[in-house]
Amino acid sequence: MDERQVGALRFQLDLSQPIYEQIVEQMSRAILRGDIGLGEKIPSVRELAQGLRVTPNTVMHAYQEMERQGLTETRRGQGTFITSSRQRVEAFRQQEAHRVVTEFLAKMRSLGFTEAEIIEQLRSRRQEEEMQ
Amino acid sequence: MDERQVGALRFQLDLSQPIYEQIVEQMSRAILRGDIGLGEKIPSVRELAQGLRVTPNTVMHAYQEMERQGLTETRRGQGTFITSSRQRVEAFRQQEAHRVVTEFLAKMRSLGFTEAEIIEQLRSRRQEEEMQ
DNA sequence: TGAGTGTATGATAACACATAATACACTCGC
DNA sequence: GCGAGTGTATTATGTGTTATCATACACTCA
Repeated sequence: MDERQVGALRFQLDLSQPIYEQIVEQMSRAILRGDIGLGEKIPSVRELAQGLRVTPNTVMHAYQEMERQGLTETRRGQGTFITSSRQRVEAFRQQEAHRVVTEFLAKMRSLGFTEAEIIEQLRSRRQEEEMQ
Repeated sequence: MDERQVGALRFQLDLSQPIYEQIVEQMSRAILRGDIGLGEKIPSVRELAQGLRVTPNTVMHAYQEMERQGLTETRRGQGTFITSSRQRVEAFRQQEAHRVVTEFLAKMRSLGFTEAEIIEQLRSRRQEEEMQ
């Protein structure tokens, strides 16, 4: 759980997953939570790389992935910015939800659970967690 | 979608994922569905390797993983067998379900969905699919 | 004993990921 | 225009995972 702060952003990196994917995921979350406002500039490739003690190439990889998903816009010579389109962010959120739900349903079905049982699993899980 | 039949088992292998993981997953599913009975012998390492046109090492990797999960028992010189304990199979199913649900909830929460919204997503998805 | 099992090892290759170093192109304020 | 700060590209190197190929060993059973 190596935790590092860069500007207003906090990152937790580990070795369980590619670093560039962790950057994308945690940055996306920050955008969805509103920790970074629409149209705001995010740290430069070199700045974030230094802050995370990681190669600029790795940050670049993450930034290109975010742009591909429509979350950011890069302006050569100026920097990388969160998209100023609220619709794009919402589209991303819906698209991700769709993907996650599809994956989840496929896995649960292959384990032999019916729709009703799947929802029941979720309900009982919620109760378990409320116990604590 | 390279589909291959080995004895009573059907496998679909692709390059999107490690082969040994695909073998574990599809064999597990076959056990859960009851396509292979408890205590039954499964193809030998070499036999399955030949059937799937894959290296024996790869099949070995898959078989060792299944044994680690308590799904199979291997008897040196005799072969690999599905566990004859119904409880072990059920334990595996529950454990997998727990893991899948946990992962799913974490992802959906990180996308900013509440419990109610998550269940709503599942319901609306079911309706979408019934349309077809 | 021999055929069929699981198991182990070493060499090789391909690929993804990350690092390091360097260079180029663009933008903006001075 | 210059220089600092941007994104971007390239090359080389290293590491780990996955898979292949070949070979060998250990065990079981008819």
